[in-house]
Amino acid sequence: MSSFQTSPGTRDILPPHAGRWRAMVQVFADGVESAGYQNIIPPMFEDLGVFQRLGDATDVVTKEMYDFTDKGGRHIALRPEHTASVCRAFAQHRPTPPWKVWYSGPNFRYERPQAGRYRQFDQVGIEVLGVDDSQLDVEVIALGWDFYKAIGLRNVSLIVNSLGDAGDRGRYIEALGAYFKTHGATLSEQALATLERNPLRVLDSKRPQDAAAIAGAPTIGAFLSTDAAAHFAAVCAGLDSLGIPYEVNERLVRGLDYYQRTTFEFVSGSLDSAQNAVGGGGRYDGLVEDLGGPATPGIGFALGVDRTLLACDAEECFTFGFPVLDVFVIDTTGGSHALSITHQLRHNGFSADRAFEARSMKSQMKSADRSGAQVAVIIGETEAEESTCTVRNLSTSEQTTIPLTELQNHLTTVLGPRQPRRHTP
RNA sequence: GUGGGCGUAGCUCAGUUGGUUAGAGCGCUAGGUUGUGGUCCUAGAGGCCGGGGGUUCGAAUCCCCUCGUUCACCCCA
Repeated sequence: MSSFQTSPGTRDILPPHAGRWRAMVQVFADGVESAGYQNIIPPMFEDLGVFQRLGDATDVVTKEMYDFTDKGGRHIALRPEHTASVCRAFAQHRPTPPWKVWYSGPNFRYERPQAGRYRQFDQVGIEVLGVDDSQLDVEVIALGWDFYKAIGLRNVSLIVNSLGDAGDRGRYIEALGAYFKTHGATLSEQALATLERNPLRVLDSKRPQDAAAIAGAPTIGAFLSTDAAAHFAAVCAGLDSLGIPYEVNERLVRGLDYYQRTTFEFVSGSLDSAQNAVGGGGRYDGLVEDLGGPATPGIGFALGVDRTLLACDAEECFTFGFPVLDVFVIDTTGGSHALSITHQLRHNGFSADRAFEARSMKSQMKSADRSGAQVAVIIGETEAEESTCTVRNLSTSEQTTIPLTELQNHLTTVLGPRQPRRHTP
């Protein structure tokens, strides 16, 4: 047992898992960049105030913020999500709308760790600022949907809802509060406490005790303004036209208070745990203004990388092979030949590795086997004296001895051509 | 923040009503094979039995505290 280990809710992503992780982010990046989104890398911490705009009735703000005072006396918080930072960046730099960006990186929330829930967790996501068109809502949802398809997940369902405009939302919350106050007798203590802070959130309760009261609660649909209802209908029609299956759930409220109009969530049916939402998002038309920018509509989503990988484990998809190495160089004469040959091979575009510490032939062969290399290049006493090398195919065990000067050509024949490595893009 | 489960080798786990020097499999290293991997055989390395305190002649084992971990509530990705 070592003296130090990772802090609660954090972990090391070790190889080979980290390679799979990076591959998943790459699939996401390829998908959204082909739709015109460009990468943004906001800082991992900001002034606490940036995140307080997420709503003071959200737990993310009131009890999960990873905040501290820095040496300059600033009240700083590690970001709990990316959306607020992206909106702050928009308000600060005023890029020309529409601004379509994507991101990937860690977020921090001080919570008790649980299945699929960490204090440092990674998300990938997109945000679009400056466009009010319902067709954009469809595009955004479709890009999330396509990502899950691209990595091979089959058991993901899409849930959509509309929370209406700010006014609709306010009237609905009022009606909801009034309803729960008259039906409060059956509600749990926790739900009653939630009711005080934000009646919407009561709909999220998973306690069986609350189910009856929630089932009878008024739904948002009747409170939508004509505009909001038309917007939502257009979004649903757009999804239909693209053949993306979805389910309208008027109980879907989501946790951040800034959402208006379209909201959606991707739920994995393959995750047994309580945390089965692998992604979610929606419109947040007032957020940029709250952060001191011009009134700007916005929409986006964030997908949990950790949870998505858990879902992939459950569905046995997006597995990965060992990284394949072209050549493993074995040198039983002390290692200097391995040093120069691997150097040369790498410069010519072959991937190559070797063993160190002058191990035995047998030991080096084992390392070659474990490395996944396709061929072993062997330099023993005989080869060293004759300036030759033995090339062994590690899957067929066939081997031939050739002059060292022929090595590049031989490998090109056996493995195919490689591009010499360049140092500039 | 609240509640339940679990902490023994790098990993997965045995360890009887408390009883001598704490085990297995996998992995790792070396040898069997004086230049050749994936199978097989042999050997070796590797443990403050999470930490602290207590009960006892004696604790991995029983009790208390603590830390970690895990699941759930809460909430969320």
